[in-house]
Amino acid sequence: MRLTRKKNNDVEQEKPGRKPAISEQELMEAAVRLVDSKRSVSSLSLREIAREAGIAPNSFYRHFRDVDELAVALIDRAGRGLRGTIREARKRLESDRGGVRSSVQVFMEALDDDQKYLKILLREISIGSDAFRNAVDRELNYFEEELNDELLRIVEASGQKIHKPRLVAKAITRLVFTLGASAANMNLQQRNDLTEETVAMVQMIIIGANAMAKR
Amino acid sequence: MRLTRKKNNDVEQEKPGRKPAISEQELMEAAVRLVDSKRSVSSLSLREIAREAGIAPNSFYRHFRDVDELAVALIDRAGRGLRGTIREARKRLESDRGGVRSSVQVFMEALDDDQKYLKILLREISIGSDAFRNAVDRELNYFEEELNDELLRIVEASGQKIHKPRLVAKAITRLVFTLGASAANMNLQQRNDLTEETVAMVQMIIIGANAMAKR
DNA sequence: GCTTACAATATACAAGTGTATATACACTTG
DNA sequence: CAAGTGTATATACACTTGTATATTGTAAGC
Repeated sequence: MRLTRKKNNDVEQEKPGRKPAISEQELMEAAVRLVDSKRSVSSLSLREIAREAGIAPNSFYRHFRDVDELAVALIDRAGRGLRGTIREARKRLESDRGGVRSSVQVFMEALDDDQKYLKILLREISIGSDAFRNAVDRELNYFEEELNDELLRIVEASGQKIHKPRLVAKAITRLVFTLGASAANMNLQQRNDLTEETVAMVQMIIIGANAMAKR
Repeated sequence: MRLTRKKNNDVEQEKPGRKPAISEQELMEAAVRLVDSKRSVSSLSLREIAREAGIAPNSFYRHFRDVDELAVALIDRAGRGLRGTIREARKRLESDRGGVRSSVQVFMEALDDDQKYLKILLREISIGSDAFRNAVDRELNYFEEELNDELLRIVEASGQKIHKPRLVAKAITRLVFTLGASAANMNLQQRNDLTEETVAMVQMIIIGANAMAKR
């Protein structure tokens, strides 16, 4: 493959040959335009993207080897935007009171950013049809409810207190499922490590909720 | 559409017509066989599944309207298995010492279950090409590191302590991204609610990590 | 045993896909 | 200006896809 990615040196070597009619940037933007709530980047076809960008299908190859490579470039791009978001969130964290809240807000607001790269990055995490997503959600909720019941039971039995058990259940559920998803392709050693990490995280949440109840 | 889903009444009405050569069960199993680390259920084509199951493409319609409907059925099926897992995890949770650990273990071990439905459910949460997943992972790690630095800075400045800051950063990162992903399609009100929830969860983790450091 | 009802198949089609090949174009360099 | 070079396009091919239509096969009911 021969990517002709733009380097950031101002001195541009003048080369023979026709000037590119389109940049990688523009191709990526064309792809972004095609991504909506139903479609993921990786479900786009090379031809679709070329059509949207107004170039011939084969011209696509001048810029990316295939759609996956474009998708990766999109994520990199999203990352660049994300870094700005992080910087802002860090600033907010310093100003201590309500730091967490306004940091989280920065993140959520970034979803509406003009160039919706972050939104795309996140969408790739949970795609599929509506019906499909709903089915998954249903299972998560079921898990959450069970966990909530159990937390209440334990708390009552032990005479302890717990802050917002519903939220505790939700946090643990999301965490366990996300980490579980990444465990799917791991070997035994890695998975054991991850299990230990998960356990520690869950304990943090529970102990935290406990501490908050005592205030 | 006319699904002929099996109902669980033992009295089966004898009907005229040829006996089904294949069940929904078998079709689902064929789909499962085709799902590997690279492919998601919803990326399978109707013809592929029919081929794998050894039936004519059109026969697929006798069982499901389309691939998405089969995918949903798969998730439902995964949910049934998951309930068994939850029941087991709840039992472990009761036996107090090490309850969290062995509950999490139950969950992780369910990934290797013979019928790998849970694995499929989780895989749908994070699909895409290898390169793509790596790109997303890179961004998550970057976020995590930044957060870690910030935590250390704050802790040092305030003279407090914190338990396993690295893990705290990881937990918060995964949580914020997962919840952020689900925020992508929400209206303002819903998103504000979610933001509040996220803030509370993050605080639980931080306070928990703080409490654990004081022991 | 004939009709009826349903399941499964075969054939076919239009639409879309990725990409190989060949050719036209625009630009620099000698 | 001619040669050379990188870019873009047009055409074409083999393939896959979802599904419409028509046909065949099989079991039950009268």
